[in-house]
Amino acid sequence: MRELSDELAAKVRVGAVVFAEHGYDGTTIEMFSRATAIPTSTLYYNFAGKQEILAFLMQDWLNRTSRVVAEAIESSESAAVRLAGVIEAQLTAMATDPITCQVLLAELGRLGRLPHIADAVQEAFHRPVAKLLAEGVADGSIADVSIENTTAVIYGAVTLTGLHHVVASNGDIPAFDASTVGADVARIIMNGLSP
Amino acid sequence: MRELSDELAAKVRVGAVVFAEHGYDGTTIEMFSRATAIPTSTLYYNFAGKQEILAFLMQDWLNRTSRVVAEAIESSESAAVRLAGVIEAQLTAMATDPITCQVLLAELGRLGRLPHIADAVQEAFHRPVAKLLAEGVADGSIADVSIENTTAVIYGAVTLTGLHHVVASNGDIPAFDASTVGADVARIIMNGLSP
Amino acid sequence: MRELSDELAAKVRVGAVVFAEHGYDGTTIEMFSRATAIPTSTLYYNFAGKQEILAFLMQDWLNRTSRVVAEAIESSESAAVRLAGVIEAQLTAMATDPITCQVLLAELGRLGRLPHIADAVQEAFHRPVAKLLAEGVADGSIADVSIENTTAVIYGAVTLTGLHHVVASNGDIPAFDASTVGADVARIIMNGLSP
Amino acid sequence: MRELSDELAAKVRVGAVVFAEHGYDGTTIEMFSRATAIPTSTLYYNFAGKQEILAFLMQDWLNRTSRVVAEAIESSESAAVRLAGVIEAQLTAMATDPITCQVLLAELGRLGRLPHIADAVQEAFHRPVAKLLAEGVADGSIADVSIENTTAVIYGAVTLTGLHHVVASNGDIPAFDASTVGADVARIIMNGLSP
DNA sequence: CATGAATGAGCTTTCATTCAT
DNA sequence: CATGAATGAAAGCTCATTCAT
Repeated sequence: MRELSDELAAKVRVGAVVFAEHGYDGTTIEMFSRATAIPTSTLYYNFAGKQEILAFLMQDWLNRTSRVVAEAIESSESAAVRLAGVIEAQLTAMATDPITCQVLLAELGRLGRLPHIADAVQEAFHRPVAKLLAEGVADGSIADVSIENTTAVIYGAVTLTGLHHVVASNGDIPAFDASTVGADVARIIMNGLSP
Repeated sequence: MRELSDELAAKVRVGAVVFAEHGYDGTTIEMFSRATAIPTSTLYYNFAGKQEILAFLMQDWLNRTSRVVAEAIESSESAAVRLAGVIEAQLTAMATDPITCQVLLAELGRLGRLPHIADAVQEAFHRPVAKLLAEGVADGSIADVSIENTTAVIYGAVTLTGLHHVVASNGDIPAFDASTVGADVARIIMNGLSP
Repeated sequence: MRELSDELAAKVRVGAVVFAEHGYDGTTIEMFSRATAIPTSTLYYNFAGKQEILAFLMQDWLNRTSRVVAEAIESSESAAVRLAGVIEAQLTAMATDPITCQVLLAELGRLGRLPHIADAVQEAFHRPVAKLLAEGVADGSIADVSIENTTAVIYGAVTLTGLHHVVASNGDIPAFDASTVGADVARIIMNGLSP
Repeated sequence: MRELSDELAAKVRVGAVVFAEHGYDGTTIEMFSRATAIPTSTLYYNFAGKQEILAFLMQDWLNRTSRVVAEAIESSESAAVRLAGVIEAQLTAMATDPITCQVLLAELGRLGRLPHIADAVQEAFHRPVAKLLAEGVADGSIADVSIENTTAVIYGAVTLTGLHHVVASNGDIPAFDASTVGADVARIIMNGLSP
């Protein structure tokens, strides 16, 4: 993959919506070409293939998300408080770029097979949470739980709640109010449903 | 779609693994035909198209799941206790037929567009939970929360934790111990992570 | 081809309209089966194949037409007068069963390769005219012309004029008034367009 | 349909013979591809489908025919004389490109449903004749006849006589002597068969 | 550097026909 | 006899990708 000019990168990003609407396999290069006004051959001049276009779009978003999440993790608060921050940061990233995150979740199976994407997902979603859980157990702000299951629970809770709101939104950006939803999710995760 | 003979239905069910391994679009009818030993033309005689084969497989599993979940919901326990039962029932269904549930989650985007499948998903996953949440608020066993977000949180927590274990398992059946995992998930959902 | 029961023959004749609407290749056995309420396997029990069904329909009509034309030829009038009668008889056959004649003309290429159909067409259209032309030259009622070209001219004039009216008619039976049209055609053929 | 390069157009024209030999439905794209040495995908890159290939071939011939016929109509002779010229021009077009005209007549049913082809047929065959008939009635060189039936009669006489000779010829080009046949047809049309 | 034109490899789907019951 | 169920053999069409200009 060549280094993209800013202009081209911007045009390519417009194409995410095509993947969102038709799915990866349902999207033809020709469709993508029409939607972005980039000739197919120019796409192939800049990307190694269709999959790499998708990967670029996802990497792009995951990197941004990782950065925001990393910030949220770096305060001096208790791990529990920072976990709530991470959850909100992840939801904010989803609300801000709903199309890309929708594609990401729809194509997780395929993308998970690309090591650098799988890694970026870990970096943005799993590792920060796992790290905080360990720290929380240490600083006493979080109960002693199975890190494996808890990470999965939080990942599922955050992403599917986010996705639910993304799908419900009608193309608005941000797709939903991340602080409200984030607070709800964090409250359930931290306090549970018991009265 | 024609009424399938039991023999044919059994053969078709074998094909789920092909969808699991290659994804819907990556699966060719020819592949499916080879894996099930059903000639492609016989498949087309019985199903309206490739999509309908997938739909049959999913419907089949969702109906079974719904039934089990419906049982779990019908005790005289408090809503909170029954919610834990529902979670475990859903995870049991996943552990018991890991292949189908993997396909279902991978193709949710596509399947969600088929009304009868979308409905079956609602019936197996969302409605029972939403019902219990409402009852729990009424009987005082569950805190007063946003039904919408909470349903999404539980759906995400259950399915992605289940999926995590399904993917990790190596084709074993059951793919994981649903009662242990279910207990973990239910504990987090009910009590949260606070110590 | 088995001897058809009258009931079956009647049902089969109903199917001509399917060939008329979709053409031979565009008509599937399944379509024909639905239109006639004869199961496909019963069709194959009675006919050697799709082509034979078409052939039956055409033969059926051509035989009827031949008989009528043969009658028209057998008077004691001059050849010229009898030629006009033949033309009208042919047009009457077309007007009376417009659907079948439409199919016949549309599929002439294919049907011409079946010897018994080619022969039946000769019998109904070409031979009577050629015979009258020869007799007309002999009895002095017709000018001395090239039999080959004249037969072709009359065949074309009659069938395409008939077809024109058949297509224009909207399923009425008779599709057009054969005596008026026949008189017009015969007048041109006999007297030409010179004033 | 894309604008064809001259080279490609020439190659495509070679394929007409395949349609002539097997009929439209009997011709597979694969066959056509082999006969023309154009890969099927290149055919689909340039044409929207099989039907459009046929349409191109026919349009091509009809336009040439129209031009020649239009010339024949534009003299200062009487309408009757010009009518004979039109008939000969049409037969010349048939004799010169017997393959295409054979396909055209064999597939008239199908082609008649494509408006631009139906129109081109009108332009090459019907309208010039109808125009001359009207003028002939006006200038006194033609008897007062039904334009509708007479047009159909002439159309049938010309095309089926031409087709008769085309089929009889064995691939010679020209397929027959248009001036002799044309004279015969025109004589019958103008003077009739009365002695 | 960018692109219009071209294509190899395949895929879903169709359908005439068969045959056990 | 009549037929529901099954299938072998193909066909039309698509699409990611390449490359000469």
